[in-house]
Parts: sequence; C-alpha cells; structure tokens
Amino acid sequence: MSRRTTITQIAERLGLSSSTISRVVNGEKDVAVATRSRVLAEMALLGYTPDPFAQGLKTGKTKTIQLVVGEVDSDFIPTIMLGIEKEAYRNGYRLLLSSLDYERSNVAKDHLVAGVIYAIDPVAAVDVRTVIPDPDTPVVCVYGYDTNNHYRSIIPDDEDGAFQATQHLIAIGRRKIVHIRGNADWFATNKRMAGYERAMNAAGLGHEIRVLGGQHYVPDTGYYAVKRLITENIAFDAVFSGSDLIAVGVYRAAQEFGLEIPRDIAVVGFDDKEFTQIILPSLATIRMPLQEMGRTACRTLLDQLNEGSHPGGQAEPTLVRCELQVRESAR
Amino acid sequence: MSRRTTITQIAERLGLSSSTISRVVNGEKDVAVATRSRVLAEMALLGYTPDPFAQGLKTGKTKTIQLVVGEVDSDFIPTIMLGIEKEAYRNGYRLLLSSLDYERSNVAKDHLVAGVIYAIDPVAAVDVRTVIPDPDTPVVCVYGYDTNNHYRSIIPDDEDGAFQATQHLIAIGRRKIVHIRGNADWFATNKRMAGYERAMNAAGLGHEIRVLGGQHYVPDTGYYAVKRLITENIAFDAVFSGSDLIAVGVYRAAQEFGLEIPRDIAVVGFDDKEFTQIILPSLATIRMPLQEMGRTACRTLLDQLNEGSHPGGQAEPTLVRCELQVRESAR
DNA sequence: ATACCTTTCGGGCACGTTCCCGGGAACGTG
DNA sequence: CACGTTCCCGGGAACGTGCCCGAAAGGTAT
Repeated sequence: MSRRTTITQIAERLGLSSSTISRVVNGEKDVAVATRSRVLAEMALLGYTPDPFAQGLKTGKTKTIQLVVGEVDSDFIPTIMLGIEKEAYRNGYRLLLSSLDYERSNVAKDHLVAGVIYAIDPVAAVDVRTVIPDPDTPVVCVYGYDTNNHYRSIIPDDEDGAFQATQHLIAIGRRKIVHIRGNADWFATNKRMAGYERAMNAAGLGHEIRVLGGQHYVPDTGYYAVKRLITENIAFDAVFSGSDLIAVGVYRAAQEFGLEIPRDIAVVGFDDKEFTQIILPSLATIRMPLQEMGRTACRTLLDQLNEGSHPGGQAEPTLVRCELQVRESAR
Repeated sequence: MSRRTTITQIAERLGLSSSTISRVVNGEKDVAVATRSRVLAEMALLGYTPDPFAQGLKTGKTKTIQLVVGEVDSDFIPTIMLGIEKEAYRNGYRLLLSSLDYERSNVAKDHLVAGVIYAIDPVAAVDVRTVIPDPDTPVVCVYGYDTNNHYRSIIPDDEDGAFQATQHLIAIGRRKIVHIRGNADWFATNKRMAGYERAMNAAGLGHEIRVLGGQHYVPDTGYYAVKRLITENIAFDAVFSGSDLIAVGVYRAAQEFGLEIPRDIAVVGFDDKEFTQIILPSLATIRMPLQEMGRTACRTLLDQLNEGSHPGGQAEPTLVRCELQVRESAR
C-alpha cells in the first residue's frame, strides 16, 4: 500500500519544480547538465518509475502494444510471440495479450494501445480491416497476412524454402522427386509447389515434375499419395512433403511397402516440428525462423509508431528466409 | 485522433453532473432508476467506455493481471496461457505478458497490475518471493510452484496420474511392470514414482516393483534402461515411462531387440505430447488438464483480488486431476 | 408544526504527469 | 550600454475519473 515515488517528491527534495523533473525523464534538452545528473541520481536512489496511468492520461499515447493471436496453443505462434516479446521489452513497450476469439469486435477499442500485432494462423485468413475499429491504429500481421494487403505483414518465404528442399534432394543425387502438397485453400500450398517446380526446372528436371496430394495437411495425405505411386508402379526416389505431418504418412506407407528411408526414397518435410527429431529416421525439413519473424514484426510496428507514417496504400508482405535442416531422411 | 467520449460529455448532454455518471458506471446505489436508465441509454448510444488510464490513476487499482512465463515456447505453457486468458477476459481483466528472462527484478514494479500469475516450468523452481518486490501483490503459480509455499499454486496431480497409468497396465493383464523415471531434481519425478508404487502395492504386486532411469527426461534414459533389462535378462511385460520422451527411447530399444509393442511390452508415457499420436504404435499417456489448470489459476487469483484476503501463512498446492489416454501401446 | 431520516444529485478537489508560456540570467553583437 | 538570443527553470492549467461532502427534496414520526 506504500505510495510510489512521484515526480513532485523528487522536485521537493531537490528544490526544483516538477517541470524540470519531467524534462529529464523525457530526455528533453532544456536542462543543465549539473541539474540533470542530480535528478538522475535522486531518481535512482528512490527507485522512481513514471506512472503509466498518468502518462497515458496526459499524452493519450501508450507504450503498450496489443498482441492478438489466433490460438495461443498453436504450434508456431508461441515461438513467434517470444520474438515479439523480446523486441517489445527491449524498446520499453509492454505486451497486452488477447485471443482473437475473445476480442473480435473490441480489439483496440479503448485507446489503450499504441498498435496491434496480429499473429494469426494463415489458414483462417481474415480481412483485418473488419476487425480493427479505428483505421488509424497501426497494425502489423505476422505469419498470416492481411487478405487485401492493407496492413504490412511478415510471412515466411515458402517458395524459397521449397526451392531449397528440392535443390537439396537434387544435390544428393535424386532425380525422380515427387511433391505431395496440402490443400490449396492455404496460399502457402501454391508457393511451396512453385518453389518445387522452379528447382526442378532449374536442374533440367522439368519432365520429372510430379505433384500429388492436395488434401489436408495430415499424414493420410502423404500415405495415400505414396500408396498410389506404388500401386500404379510409378518410379520415384524422393519426396518433398508439403509439411512434416504429410511426411509422417510417407513414412508409414514406406514401412508398409518395404521401402527404406533414405536408401530407397529420401524425404524432406516442412515446418520443423518437434517430432521430426524423434521419429526414425529423423526427418529433414524446412525450418521457419519463427522467432525472427516475431522480432521483425515488432520492429516494423515500432517503426510505424515512431515515424507516425502510415503505410498508406498497398504493401507487399515481407518475406523471411527459411532454412533447410538436413537430417537422416535425406542425406 | 478523434477524442473518445468522456463522462463529462454525457453529463452535459443529459443536464446531469459527472458525479452521477460516475455512479452509474460503477453501479453504485445512490441514483434513481429513471436517471440510471437514461444514462445507460446515452452511454450505449455514444459507445462510451471508461478511460483505463484515468481510472487507474485515480483508484490505483487496475483490471490488468501480469502473466509471467518461463519460456513462452515451452511445450505446455501456451495451453495453460489459453486457459488463463479465457478466464481473465471473461471477468473483464486484461493480460500483460512478460517473460521471466526480461522481467526478473522488475515484475510488478510499477503498481500497474492487480496481480501476478507465474506460469513457470517447475524444473527451474525459483523462490518467487525474491522476484516480487512488493509483498502485498497477490501471486498465483501454475504448473510450477513456489518453493516455500508462500503463494498459492496450481499443479497437476502427478502422483494420481502415475497411479492411473500403472493401474491401467495392471488392468490389461500386465504384472511385471517397470517404471523408468526421470531426474530427481524435479519434484514431480518422485510423485510419479510414488503413484506407481502405490498402484503396484494396491494390486499386491509390491514384490514386482522395479524402478530404473533417474537421468534426464530424454529418449536415451528410456533406451538404456530397457537395454539393461534385456542384457541382464530381467523379465518384464510393461513399462510406465516418466515422460513421453523417455517412452520414445523405450520404443527404440524395443525395435532394436525385436520386442513388439504392445504384444511383448505395453508402454504408457506421461505428458500427452503431440507426437504420441504420430509415432507407431500410438503411445498411451497421461494428459495434464493444462487449460483447466490455467483457468483455475486465474480463478484463484481473481478470488484473492475480490476478497482482498491474503493467503496469509502457508498454502498447500492445489492438485488438478490428470487423465489417462488409452492408445495402441497399451491395450 | 418541528425534527429527523432517506434518497438523489452536484461541486470541487485530487491522482501524477505533460506542456505551453513566461521570466530571468548569461552571453553575445552592434 | 542597449539590444536580441539562447539557455534554464517555475507556474499553472489541463487529461478523465473517483470520492468526499453537502444540499435539496420528499417522507415519516413525534
């Protein structure tokens, strides 16, 4: 219950006015070097921190950014959050957490937050403008993206990741490389397929391009794709899976039909989920730099906040480079 | 940039005083029914919400609770967070997110938060009192617990979970059940062993009790334990693993030595990680009610906030019941 | 009729901070 | 010496809300 130290207390103890203390707190120029250091010393002594409420009330600005997540217990969001958090706190910003389900219409309703970061699963792409009531609050999307590019967004470079995966399979001597894709509702599905095709064409393997799947991102999609290849007697020596989960299906089919990984078929997945290092053989995959994506998203928002410059018209999503993780399934 | 509607605006439009509006906002009794409804209608019309800054400045109280997490990208924390979040927002509280790493000494430093929830990995048990500067701020721990029970904490009932696991193995006809435990630094390790022993004794299998492991919660611990059993020619028909990760090691050893799961040995893990449903055969395990734990933790904190009653002396941790997930590895 | 209580409402100060404005001292420049 | 300019610093009004205190109106008991 002990009252916190205020700006006026310091002023009285030093025989100054509260205005002066305020000036040194905000780092303004109109204060002598001697007085400044005196104030700083006293502040440190009493352990002064400015009252966020009084500050917010007076200025109308906040050092709080709202973090809206689709599902907190999604696989990737937490790591993204970690990146956002580091960057935010490093710049003296607080993080207000809220789930999309429970905020819906009242995101940034009270002028309590300086900006909003949307960390949403891209599958459930929403028109972000419909959710933000105030068109003036800066918004940045990460992982998912705003459907009409009205706000800036940071997303993984799926196309390049797929390119790396395919290129690696080619590099270890595979030629008949099959791509098993997920459902096309998700934009990344096409990006990954494009990367696969580009790598094949670049290696002069355009005639070997073969794409299967197209169902959901679950093991069954991989299982049935491989099963079909075998029953139809189509030769292949490698699989680039649209996701790690699809690769699990490939594993199951391979085991069932007596194919050995990676001897008979090499496999590369996408996502770098935890189990890729647990299953046998360990699954080579594409790792998305989740933490860096979060960091970049926060950085982008902070820049908008400082410059006060609004993105204005359209803005292409910023792509972040993915990285190949070479493991037993593809070497 | 448009200014928000304030309490005084409503007062002027209705020919009342700001005090009256304040009274109806806070639901106090000294206001006529007629005036109350008039004010409420006007509030709804203008879309009024009280300014959190002005409120906080005046009252010194906040509707914000601080959520301190060990590692956001830990396996269990996110789901716990989800439970906390639901309960918090349902009661009109905001959630301030901060990581232990970046907050350390300045948790709840400014009187900005009403209370603190610690969602920490229990392995790195900290003396929470040393981190909270103000002894008067209510604190609740979840998943991990305060080493000296100075604050209330919500943790899974590891002992009962282990009991259920062992009991199930007995129910499906196994007798020579081995327990492979993790490292004893973590308090839950002993709880789980105790549950195992209690179930064995209750079934009159006390003479069959056999505990191995004791190293870290990694696959190798399970692998070498099983390897030792086999090389020393000790008969066993089931394994209760201290964690899912340890069970993975059991799987590997079983495969290496030609033991079939669950025919030769049944396996039950602990944690219900995602990969338990991906590996073959799917791993039976104990599921911790993470979301409910979060909910309970938040509920507990809110109760403390409302009653203003401090836990006072010591408080035993609240145990939340775990649930057995029967899968292929143990049926 | 007076005294007293209850209900309903307004006036006004305070919370801690920012910011505009103005004043004095010091420092030049003609 | 008079003047303008720069550098420091204080006074005081807000920001939107809560809350204490008192006032007016109406009712009831004496």
